[in-house]
Amino acid sequence: MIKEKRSHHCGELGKDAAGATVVLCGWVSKRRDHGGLIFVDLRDRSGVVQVVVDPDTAGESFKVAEDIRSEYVIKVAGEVRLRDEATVNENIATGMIEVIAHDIEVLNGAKTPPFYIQDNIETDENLRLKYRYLDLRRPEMQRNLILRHKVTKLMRDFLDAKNFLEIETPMLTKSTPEGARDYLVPSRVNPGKFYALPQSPQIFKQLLMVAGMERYFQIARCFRDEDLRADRQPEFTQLDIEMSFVTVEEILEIMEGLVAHIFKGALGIEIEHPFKRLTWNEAMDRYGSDKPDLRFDMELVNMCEAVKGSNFQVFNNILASGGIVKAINVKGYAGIPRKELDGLVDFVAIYGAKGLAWMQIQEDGSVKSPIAKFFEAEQLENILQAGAAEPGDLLLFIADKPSVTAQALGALRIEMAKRRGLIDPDKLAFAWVVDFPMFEYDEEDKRYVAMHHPFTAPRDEDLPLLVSDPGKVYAKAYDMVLNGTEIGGGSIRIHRKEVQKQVFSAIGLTEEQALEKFGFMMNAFEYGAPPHGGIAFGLDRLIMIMAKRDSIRDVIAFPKTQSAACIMTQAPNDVDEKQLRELHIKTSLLMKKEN
RNA sequence: GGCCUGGUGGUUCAGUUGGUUAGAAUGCCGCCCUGUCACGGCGGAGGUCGUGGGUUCGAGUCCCAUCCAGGUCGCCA
Repeated sequence: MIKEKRSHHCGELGKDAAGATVVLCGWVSKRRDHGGLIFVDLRDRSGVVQVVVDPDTAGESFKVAEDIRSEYVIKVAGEVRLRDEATVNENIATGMIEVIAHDIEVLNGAKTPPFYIQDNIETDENLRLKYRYLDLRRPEMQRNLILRHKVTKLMRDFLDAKNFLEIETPMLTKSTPEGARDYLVPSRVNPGKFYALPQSPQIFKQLLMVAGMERYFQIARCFRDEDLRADRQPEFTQLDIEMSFVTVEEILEIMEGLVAHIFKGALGIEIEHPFKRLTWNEAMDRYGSDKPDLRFDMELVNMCEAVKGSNFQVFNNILASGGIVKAINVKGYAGIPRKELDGLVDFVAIYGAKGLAWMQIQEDGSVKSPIAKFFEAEQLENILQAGAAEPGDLLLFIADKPSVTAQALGALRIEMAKRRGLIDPDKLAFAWVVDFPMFEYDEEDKRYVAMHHPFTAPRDEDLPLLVSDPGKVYAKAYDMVLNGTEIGGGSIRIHRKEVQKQVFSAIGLTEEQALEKFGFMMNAFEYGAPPHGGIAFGLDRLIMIMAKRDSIRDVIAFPKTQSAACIMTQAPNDVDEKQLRELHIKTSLLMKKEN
């Protein structure tokens, strides 16, 4: 047994440690047994160091080293030695030194792990999640969680320095089925009643403003019972912020400072700000998205004028029925294979586009296109000019109702940029999208719904329209966008009861319903609610981008699968009937069993 | 809920128009090896082909159903 305490971490040993006596603890990353000499790569959170086990110096411990295997937990006492020039390993940070073992103690054995504990493994994610504690032992996963820690620390430091208070809000709260589905929690002491887990601390943070806290933040867990995606988990974390007596400008400015502070502190990257600002209308018009990826151009071009009056009935009919024709210019890709073009038709169909038209501009300037014959020479010229198309370019057209055109062509823009290698993975393109519409019309429910949430303040100049024409009202809402991902969103909130009532009414809530759901909030507005506004950042998404990962699962310690399950713990699971009885719950599955 | 991709030794994959004993790499186990760091050499073990049906003389391969994982559309105030 080694009596001395752990003295160093593996990865921190450098040249200056040469000659030092050290005690290390960690996991066996690799053992190379040469018969009379054994090398052990010892790994802890800080990194890896080579331990040399020589019978001359290790004595009895040589036998111990012969039996250790991958992922055994061991303690090593020994001496740090500079390596001979010939045996330096350039590939690891501690490669210029090694530890000559004097004593080795096995703290715990380990079964052979189901996958390699190293970076860049190609293993089924199912398996990684089942053995998440092993997956998290891999250096890249440790780096991701360390980065996450650093970022939240930087957030706290920055906000603390700006006089924000970190305040916790309840996890057991009130269900307000507007927006996403709630996770419900049955109440044992209130039979038949349920709490909801918060979709966000929205209402509480506003009440904290009424309470005079002035500046609040929280790194808050949020829950939404909706289908999952690569960037969506049923529980996720947001940096939630709210401030009193602020304008949109002030909020955007402080948040730019926050983001710059984080990138500088965690990655050493200087972020230029203020960020580019686009109105929602502009973003939709130029990029077909409210979260445009500005790392490349390929903007959407409105072709309505240029194609007007042609013999192409498809375009004419769409224009006549209120639709629009737009195009993107994929520079230098006139040579696209026919098969790929056909594939693009299927691609845009996913977004509801009924078709895709194209023009390949040949090197001699002529246009190769199935629809070219419907246009006069002059019209063709106008189209090419509108699209700034030169020989070698490819124009892709979508004609549909405005929403479908934007969505399909916006998605196509990103897809073509990926295929053409136009996206610089090292670039960070920040932007604000501002002036969102207040409402969007829900065709299914035949009513307006809040685009952001119903506590968002309308622009002052649009207040008169709130009752008469809600569809034309714009909001004091803003999203922070990074590389085509919405990483944060917020708004100035309503702080007057009358305006709040009008918004509830616009989204079809009766006065009774509004009172029942949000009465406590409207009451609060009557007791001196200050003007306020705020924002929430999706922490997982932000870290994902900073860590250059494609899925937020890689920056969450214990994420859930696409079916919202935890493979490791087997949650969600069946519960005892006794538990259900105590909660006054009878499931339909249980009732089936009884019948 | 829809569409797409995948599921074959521990792991990553290959597997022909359906046809002998389902292969490879790596890992694992044993023996040998004192300067390796993807150590090397020799030998060995290891497979309900996701699950359940069906077609067939015969199914990893074809059909149906179903489960799991991933991507995506809808959904996500």
